[in-house]
Amino acid sequence: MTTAPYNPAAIEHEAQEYWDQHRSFCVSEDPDREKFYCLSMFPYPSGRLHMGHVRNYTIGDVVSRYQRMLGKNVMQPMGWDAFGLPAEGAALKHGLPPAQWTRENIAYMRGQLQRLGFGYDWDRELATCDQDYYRWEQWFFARLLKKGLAYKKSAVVNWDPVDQTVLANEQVIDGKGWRSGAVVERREIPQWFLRITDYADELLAELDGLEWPESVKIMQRNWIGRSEGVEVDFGIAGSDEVLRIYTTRPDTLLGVSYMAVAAEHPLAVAAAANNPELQAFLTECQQSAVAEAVVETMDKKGIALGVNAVHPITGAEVPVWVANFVLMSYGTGAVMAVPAHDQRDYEFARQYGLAIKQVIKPAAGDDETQCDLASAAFIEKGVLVNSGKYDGLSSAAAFDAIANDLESAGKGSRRVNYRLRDWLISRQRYWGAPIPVITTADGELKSVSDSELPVVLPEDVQLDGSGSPLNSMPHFLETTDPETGQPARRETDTFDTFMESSWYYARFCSAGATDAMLDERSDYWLPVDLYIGGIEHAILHLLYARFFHKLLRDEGLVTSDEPFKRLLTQGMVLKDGAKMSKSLGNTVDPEGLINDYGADTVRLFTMFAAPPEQSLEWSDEGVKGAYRFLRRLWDRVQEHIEGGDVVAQTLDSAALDTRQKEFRKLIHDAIAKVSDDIGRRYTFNTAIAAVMELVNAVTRYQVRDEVDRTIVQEALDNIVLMLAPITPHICHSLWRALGHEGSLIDTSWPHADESARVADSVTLVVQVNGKLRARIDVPAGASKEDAQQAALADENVQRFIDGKEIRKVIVVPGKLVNVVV
RNA sequence: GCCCGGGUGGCGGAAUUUGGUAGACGCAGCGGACUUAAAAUCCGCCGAUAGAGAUAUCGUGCCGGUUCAAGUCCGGCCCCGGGCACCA
Repeated sequence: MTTAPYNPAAIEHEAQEYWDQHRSFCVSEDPDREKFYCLSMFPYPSGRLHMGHVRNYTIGDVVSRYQRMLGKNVMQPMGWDAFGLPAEGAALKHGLPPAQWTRENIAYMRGQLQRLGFGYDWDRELATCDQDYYRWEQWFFARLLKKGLAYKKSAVVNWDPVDQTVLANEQVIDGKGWRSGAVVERREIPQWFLRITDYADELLAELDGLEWPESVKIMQRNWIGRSEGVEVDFGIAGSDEVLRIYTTRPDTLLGVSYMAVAAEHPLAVAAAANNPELQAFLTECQQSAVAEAVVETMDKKGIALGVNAVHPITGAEVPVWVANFVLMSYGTGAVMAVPAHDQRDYEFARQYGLAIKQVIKPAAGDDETQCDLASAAFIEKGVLVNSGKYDGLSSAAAFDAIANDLESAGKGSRRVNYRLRDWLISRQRYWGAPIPVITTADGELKSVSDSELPVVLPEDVQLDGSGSPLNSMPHFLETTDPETGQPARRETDTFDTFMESSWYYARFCSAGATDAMLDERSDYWLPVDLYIGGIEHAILHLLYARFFHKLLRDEGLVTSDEPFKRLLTQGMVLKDGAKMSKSLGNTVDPEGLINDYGADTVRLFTMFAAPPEQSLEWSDEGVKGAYRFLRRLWDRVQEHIEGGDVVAQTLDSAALDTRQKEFRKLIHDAIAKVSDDIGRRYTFNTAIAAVMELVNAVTRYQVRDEVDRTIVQEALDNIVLMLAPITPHICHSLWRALGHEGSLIDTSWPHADESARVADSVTLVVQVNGKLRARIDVPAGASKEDAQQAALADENVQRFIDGKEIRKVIVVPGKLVNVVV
């Protein structure tokens, strides 16, 4: 038995050694036990863990260990999102190949995770830059290509002429490349896409069944952006061509006073052929920035094409304009303009002196003052006017009437449109998974056959900062077409790294499978029961992964529809009110804290400082407080065991005195609360607060006899069990110290003894006119009448009701009495 | 502009489910015990105002409402954080 002071370094090492030797976290499929797959978003191996990682992974570990104590078969894996841009930057800076830099970082960060004591099944570890991983992504891509779900087409992208690569929108700052500083060009380059839009409806519909934060679901709904409208064919005067537009407001069709098309629209391009002024305008539009925030503030500009469109219903002619606000990539790249009922059309019409014709008025009963076309468009729905036979119809009725008429006249059809675009998955980057395609001598694209996979990314490279080195590596580039034996050339683009992170959760389940991407083991574990990660992935990663899961399902590789049943998005870690970041210089290094206080203190503080979904304000003093608490707990246990072994005895609850019963009630109330907080609410901060209260109660409790010692033992045993998921190392040690033979990791979560929670008497709050005036103790089962009587008898209550008429008395049994006078 | 969150002590935060004791727990601070001293530890105080105290009045961003009772529900505003951003 030890009386040593709390020494985190020693006990943490010992506990980790124990779990390691007993392979405590290595799991396999067991159909007889309920499974629980707990996953935290895997990290990019940037070099060192930051506090955001610690928070994320502690949450996952707490839930995993708790679920394990409930008897579930818990799988918690860890891996590395290892491809990506930063490795190329670091490689340039340090003169190391990206592969080497990445693998060294992985080794270091793995050690950091291990020191934090996370219960990962390291046998399942994977890095996305491993051939064994990305070969299956290549294999799967070939299936998608065959199905037409992957395709190549030209797309306008941000091109950095110095770095010779495509840039993501986020990498373009003030129109310049983030690294080269060169003015970014808009270039049309052939790119690879996945047809995520084919799944738009399903991605939207299945959000409803997910146990995700409502805010994330809303963000995804908005991103997918489904709208119901009508495609309408306008005629072109003096031609038999048509101008097809998309509108969500066919009820305003009779208010059209001009048309607007995108700069890339064929009609604009044709009209510009012999019109230099128009040509100049189109060029200007095409060169203007793609950055979104700029677009909003941009002036609405346009120029008339000198072409008229013919209205499908009235036959009237309206001018066609090209306008810089019309997007070629949405709808048909052309819109009908109804200035009276669309604010953007209104502003454009005002600027260029185009007609504004009202066709909607506020419905009867609505506020008519909101419709003032002298100052703004009236964009609400209402009742049709100036629309011939449609006059008097509501907007909704007119939608149907006009859509029906257009359909039967062959001049339009109902159509659903999405804001969502197909996913551009190719990058002109070196450090990524090669896209497994070859181009044959006669220009045909062929996917690399399964037997030739993987297409291995050469790792022994020195980067010089000018584009992908793959372009200058003949042994990579040059290949032969296996069908013809003719020379062929490899695709040098690599996959967007979001591809790898879209299916890693599934591969963890089939870890090590050598002859399949996924095997039947994945069906046992999937879907992920709880997925934990940052809110910044609310759209991209979480939408791509959902999409990929459906692709896997449709290929027969998984049977579920959705990958992540429940999602917990953890908040940011802040210091001095700002997000911790290198650029602000306000970071806290987890490793230093582990050295100073131990992993348990770091884990405890991050769980205690705030509920997981909220941002967490870092406090060095708070960390010390967490450390003090653990030391206090350690001391309580030492004091207790110095009193010698507790003679095992069953407590005869009838023989306990009031003080003992009240203390036992505290123990079992705490168990009930902590179980609910960790298991259902995920409010670890309040769970810890409840345990702290119980420790304080142990401190105050005077031990007078062996019965008291038995109760204190019960309290300490339960405190250790309840803290085990959060601070597993100290608990591992204390569990032994408290005299238990087995190891804590294999011990079950405690059950609250309901009989111990029944109180003999309860304290009622007494209010007079809703104001607190007294507290009274009444027997637990007291009737309403008795409670009322006792309340009215109270001295202070008497003062407030004296001389007044009692109008009503409300009694909430076990809680309060309110006297209304 | 549109869509989400959120405003509670000096600070982080609690008050869950179904409206029922506002400020749990911790940090910081103050006072005391122990100590030659410091650290550590232990005990006490800790929203504002008045009072020696018991206690009273006010108090959860602002204004109004519902209710015996509102941090919690309803209506209107203000401020902060995040997301989307010409989507026809």
